[in-house]
Amino acid sequence: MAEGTGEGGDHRAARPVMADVARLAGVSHQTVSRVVNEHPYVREQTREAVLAAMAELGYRPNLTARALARRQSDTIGVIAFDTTLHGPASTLFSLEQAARTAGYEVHVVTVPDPEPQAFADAVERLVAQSVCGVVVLAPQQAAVQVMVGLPTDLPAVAVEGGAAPGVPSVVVDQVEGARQATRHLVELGHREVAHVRGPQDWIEAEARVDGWRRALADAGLAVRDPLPGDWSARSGYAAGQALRRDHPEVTGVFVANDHMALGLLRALAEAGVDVPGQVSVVGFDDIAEAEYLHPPLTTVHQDFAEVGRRCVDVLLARMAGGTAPGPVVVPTRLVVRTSTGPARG
Amino acid sequence: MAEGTGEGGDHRAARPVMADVARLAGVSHQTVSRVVNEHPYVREQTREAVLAAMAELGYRPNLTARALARRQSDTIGVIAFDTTLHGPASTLFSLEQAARTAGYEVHVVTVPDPEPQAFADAVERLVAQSVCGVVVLAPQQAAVQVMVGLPTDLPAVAVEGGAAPGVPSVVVDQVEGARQATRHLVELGHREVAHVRGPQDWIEAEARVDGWRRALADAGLAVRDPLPGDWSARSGYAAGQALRRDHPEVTGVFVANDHMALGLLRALAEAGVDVPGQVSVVGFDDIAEAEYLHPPLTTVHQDFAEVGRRCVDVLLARMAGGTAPGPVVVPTRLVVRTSTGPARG
DNA sequence: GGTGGGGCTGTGAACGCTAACAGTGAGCCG
DNA sequence: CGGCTCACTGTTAGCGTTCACAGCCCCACC
Repeated sequence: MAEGTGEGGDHRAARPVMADVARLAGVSHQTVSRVVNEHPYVREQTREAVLAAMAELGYRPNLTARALARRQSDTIGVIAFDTTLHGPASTLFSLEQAARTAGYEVHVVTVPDPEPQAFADAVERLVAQSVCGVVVLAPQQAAVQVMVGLPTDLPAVAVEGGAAPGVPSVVVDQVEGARQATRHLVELGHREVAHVRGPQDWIEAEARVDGWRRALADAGLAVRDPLPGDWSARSGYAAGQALRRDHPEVTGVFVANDHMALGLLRALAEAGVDVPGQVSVVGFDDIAEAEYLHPPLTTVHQDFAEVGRRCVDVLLARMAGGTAPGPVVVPTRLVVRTSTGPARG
Repeated sequence: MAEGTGEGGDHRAARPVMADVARLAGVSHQTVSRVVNEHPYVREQTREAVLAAMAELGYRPNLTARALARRQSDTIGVIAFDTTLHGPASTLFSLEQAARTAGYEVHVVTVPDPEPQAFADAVERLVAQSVCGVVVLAPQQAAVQVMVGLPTDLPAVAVEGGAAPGVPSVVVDQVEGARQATRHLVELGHREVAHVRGPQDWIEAEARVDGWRRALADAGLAVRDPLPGDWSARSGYAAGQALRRDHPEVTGVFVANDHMALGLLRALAEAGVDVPGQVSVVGFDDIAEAEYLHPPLTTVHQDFAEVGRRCVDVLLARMAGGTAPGPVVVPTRLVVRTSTGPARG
């Protein structure tokens, strides 16, 4: 009876649903569901009939209906701040790929201002979408408060930010990276090593300051106040000018990211300062352009692709009921190019 | 019979649903729905009672259920290629903000390889999510084929790519931008103007080649073969070396993006070529760092934020049933800095 | 040859919402 | 004063899945 009825209209532009497949295969919709979800207890012969029917109709399950019935979608929510920045953009990119490979969709919500309220709204929106987990890709202090306020039954993972109690995290080892960079300068003989830091409420900026301080302390060197910066080349340029004007004794600079280093390099060049002859410069990030700056920039490489992948790993483990392991730490790697050289004297 | 049963447990950690609000407010769930959706024909007094009940329970509508009932979610799907690149990242960022302001969520699917099949899969996944519209943010030729194969009832808009028949598009005026850049060089007296192009199958790369050609033709100058590039600083560096080696007569170079220009600048510096003294260089994109390159780069500014916003505008108009207007063209703006100067002679 | 238990399948009822339709009063007109 | 409209509200039936619960059949077992 399946042949003539039902589709009588002949104008089937609409997507076929489970019931259509069931009718064609001569089984119940539930059996189709079982085949789709790879439940055991489906006879091989039946399975093939259903598969054939699905193929013939071009059936694709309606994920919305599935999400409603399951009360959960196979979607990972991501709360991010500025996805234009190198780190977040790269992380997000690899995270999305890893998530898809694991069978999940990714839903990104960007937060224009790093205010707790804005983050809370973002969480609400993701929850309303029935996401099965959340990745908070917001590197500010403000984001940490949100993590603790997260629904406890919602698996979450913090990235590139501070770890909230009970929330697993994936981070690049900022402190160690900053130490590597600073130690490199110290080992080249630099005694006056300045730092151009990132914005105040960024956790990573703080960690890099910390690593720089520790490396100097380890070497018994004086720690000066870091110069302010906001990640932009412009602020690095300003820092470079300030450095020449106010701290001519400095021969080594650890800059908290490559873009600022780029600006600083420019300011030094304008001031007629030779790099690395008079001043050595180390950056952080290892952006693709670092190798082609003037001079090629010594910097600390961050493996954002790895961060994105580990994120998904951790979240999936959490969703499977695993307890939060200690923070997953992705190591950094110092890439020595020619913006650093031995201190004169 | 509804009062005693059901919630007896007292342990309501679960999210309240429409029926809970209805019960508390003493109305039917449908009235709650009307209030949520701002239908007319709800008495002000009733409205307030419902609103109060919603606030008390902390009710938030389940978007999945809504999507299922409406057979459409308030979600815009975005198919993108490499969201790490400056253009796509910036566009995506502003697009997301604009979409949220308009009450829409954004669902991004990145496509690792620019193959038609991969694009088609991405479309399938978005359709399975019942997205209400699709933005194709893929600048390759391969993406165009996908546009034509899109379900006709699914509003779509192409960005930064080629326009498929019937699909509205938002584009930056690449040809005009390239002309501005090239004309600028010509007006400075350069007669031998080279071009470092972007990858072969990128529509924008082709358009920039085109603009460069036209400007040269307009000026009655010879058109040489463009040098190959892949957007990366590395390829720009290689192009710079090739230029010195094979085309020493060239005094003006229009490079298809700023990152390649950065590499090219580096190659010229290494070869002892003064910019702009001996060679003038113009880039494209106006990345934040352009102003701080060595020397500050003359380039063509693209307003990606505007592109993202217009995208949402066009898609919303399309969803409202509007016909596709001609392509929305966002103008470029030449930003003259110091990497360009008068030709000697 | 009843009985029990797997393998396999079907039936209803959710999931939380919207759409369509059917009321219900009040006000107005002829 | 019957009937009409208009403002407002409730009832019912989906949307396309999954879940819980039966069933059925067949084979092994006593």
